[in-house]
Amino acid sequence: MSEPTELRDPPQASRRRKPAAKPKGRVTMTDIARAAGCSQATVSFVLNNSPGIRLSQQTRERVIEAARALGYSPPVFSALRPAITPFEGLDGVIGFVVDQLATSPEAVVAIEGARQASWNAGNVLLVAQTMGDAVMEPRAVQALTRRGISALIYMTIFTREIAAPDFLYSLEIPVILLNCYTADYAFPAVVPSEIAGGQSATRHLIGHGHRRIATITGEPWMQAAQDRLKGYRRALATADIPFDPELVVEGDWSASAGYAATVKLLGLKERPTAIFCQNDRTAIGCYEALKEAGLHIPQDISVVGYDDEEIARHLFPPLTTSILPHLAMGQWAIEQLETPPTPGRGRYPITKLECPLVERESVGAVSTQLR
Amino acid sequence: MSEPTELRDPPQASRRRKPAAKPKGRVTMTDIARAAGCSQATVSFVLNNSPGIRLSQQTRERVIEAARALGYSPPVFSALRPAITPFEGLDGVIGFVVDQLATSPEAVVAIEGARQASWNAGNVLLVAQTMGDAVMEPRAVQALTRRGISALIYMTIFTREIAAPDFLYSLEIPVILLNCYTADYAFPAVVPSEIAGGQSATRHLIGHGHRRIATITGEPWMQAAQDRLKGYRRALATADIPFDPELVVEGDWSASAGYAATVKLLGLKERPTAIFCQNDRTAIGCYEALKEAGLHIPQDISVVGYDDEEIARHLFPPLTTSILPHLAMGQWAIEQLETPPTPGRGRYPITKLECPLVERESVGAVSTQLR
DNA sequence: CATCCGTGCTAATAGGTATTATCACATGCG
DNA sequence: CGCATGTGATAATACCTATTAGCACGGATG
Repeated sequence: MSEPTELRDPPQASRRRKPAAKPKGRVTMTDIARAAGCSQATVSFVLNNSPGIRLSQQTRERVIEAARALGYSPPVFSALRPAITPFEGLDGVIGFVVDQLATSPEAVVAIEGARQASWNAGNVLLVAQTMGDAVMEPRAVQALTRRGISALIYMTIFTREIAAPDFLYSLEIPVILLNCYTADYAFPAVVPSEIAGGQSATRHLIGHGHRRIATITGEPWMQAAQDRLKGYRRALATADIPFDPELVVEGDWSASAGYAATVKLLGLKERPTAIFCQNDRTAIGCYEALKEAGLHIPQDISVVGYDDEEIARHLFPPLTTSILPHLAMGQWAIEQLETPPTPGRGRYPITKLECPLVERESVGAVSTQLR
Repeated sequence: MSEPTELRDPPQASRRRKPAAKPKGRVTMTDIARAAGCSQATVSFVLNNSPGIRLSQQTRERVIEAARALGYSPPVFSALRPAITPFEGLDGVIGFVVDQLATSPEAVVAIEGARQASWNAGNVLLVAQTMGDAVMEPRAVQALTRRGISALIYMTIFTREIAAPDFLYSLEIPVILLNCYTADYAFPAVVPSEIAGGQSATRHLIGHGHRRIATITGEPWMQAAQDRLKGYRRALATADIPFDPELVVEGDWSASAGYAATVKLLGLKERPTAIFCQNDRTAIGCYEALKEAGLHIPQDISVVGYDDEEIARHLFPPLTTSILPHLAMGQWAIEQLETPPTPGRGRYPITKLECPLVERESVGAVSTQLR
């Protein structure tokens, strides 16, 4: 039994195991054990909650403490694997993290876009919610990254600039931002072109002969509200129509605010001939107020909305509105992954996708009215 | 250098490596190597696509072939971990698989319910879609199970009996069926109580004095349509109202079918005083036809819907309808995971959750009409 | 006082994967 | 022919984690 050892001796001469400290990247159970002053086995027991093992609460806590402090994570072998391995069933999994899923349909639409785009390549999409919770968000992301995903799409339900959580920067996979962006342009990002959307909605009204066009805004601190208003002003300026502050009423995206704002607008000595409601809910309230005032849409007054919510097509008359391009945004995000294999993480411009106007029957020519 | 060896000798005496065949459950790289006629190292190189390693295409293929044949999957340490570990970031991850996410809001609502219930325990929900695709479904499920989830919720968008995919049976984690069930009752399952829902909707109309109550069904092959109709008949029977086949018109869940069916009902020599539309879309068409006929809701005729879609509250008048309990179903599913730790996979009864009626303004007393 | 446990942990080891240092073997070259 | 050289694998080993078999020790017991 001793001869075989000899056989391997010459190669062993060149071996130099563990030259000194081993500042390896990963934190191992042994590290935790050292920090907690116990054995690796104990660490294993604690972290796995192994049944039938009795440990003092004290020790458990010390281990967990140390594990947290050192940032232990269990080994995952596939973390860095490319999206498509030659191995069926190990295909790429793309993580999709969103703050809220249920509050509005946009998230689902974006996911659907991403799914469609992923489908061809055989990639699977895993969706996690963070609820904007500072505790749960890292957990949700870790639940994905630890399990080995090949890319991460990070979406917010409201369009806005975000301070990207630190962990986004330390991921070693491509990250795409959807409906949000960071100030440092560190990630590819895509958002709706709200300015262009507000502009084309307004231009649509101008094209129908309207000159006195009111708008009911959303909550002014929201990016979308600011941009849609900006687009409104831009369209007016382009058509050489002077901006009249009286025609801008602040709403809060709600139907009741839309109602109130419309009542206010109708009280003006010179009434608008068209109202650009900056979202569809506002338009619902607006419809209500107009009907109460005995005005007919679109004969007496025209209305456009924004967002193309399900209800827009069921209003009477069906509402002309702008489609949020979340489907396209989801597709775009996946396409980004397919084209360049993460080109040295430089600065990425923010991509904006158009909000196409869908014409229904709430806009009429101004001809029938006094011009 | 030789003394230390001595130090370890006594324990070594007790070593008996690989006593014989080791039919362990998992397929290891060594198994693949044996099958492919190469070394474990080569297998590792191939499966990891290690850069800087040159291997013949032939060998690569042989390895992949063998790996597929044996059903290799990379090691995952957390696969059997309990839902709640003491370790932040290692918390339980619950998989939620649904065939379709975007087509209707129910899936999102159920996910929301599951999320709420998971949240307290700090569990993360990962959602995957299958699109009912026989190829993608296993992949989607594997994307979850391979990565170590502590439970799986399997949902279908339509309530129905399913032939559970084989892989559901071979999972070693709890599986809950949501909005579907298997004939063998192998998994805990929860569905809406559509019969009770149809019954209480009808009873609601009866309670308002209606005796001549029509119903417009959904597509008759769907379980939900059959059950809602069953509930309708049961309510009539309970109130000793004879069932009149003339008052049952087949629809297909669509508004246009609702419109056509209503027209047909209005053509009856003895008109119904109330219509139970078996979903809200049908009710939309129904409203349309009634208004065209000059009838007022609820003065002249009452209408109830089903599903409580968003639009129901925006109709005029707002529609009385039944709420699908998907939120509760999602919560229920999670609660099942928390209570019994998989009690020996026996036969589970199908749990049915109530569809509560939400009363709005589309139902009136029959008093004003000829009785 | 010796014994006998339960308790709380650890040593040792089994069983996996990743990686490094070679190695056998054609193949071309002088 | 003798030798470098590139190619396609492998052996041996480094490093992980999980698990089994005890070990030390304090307190109850006889």
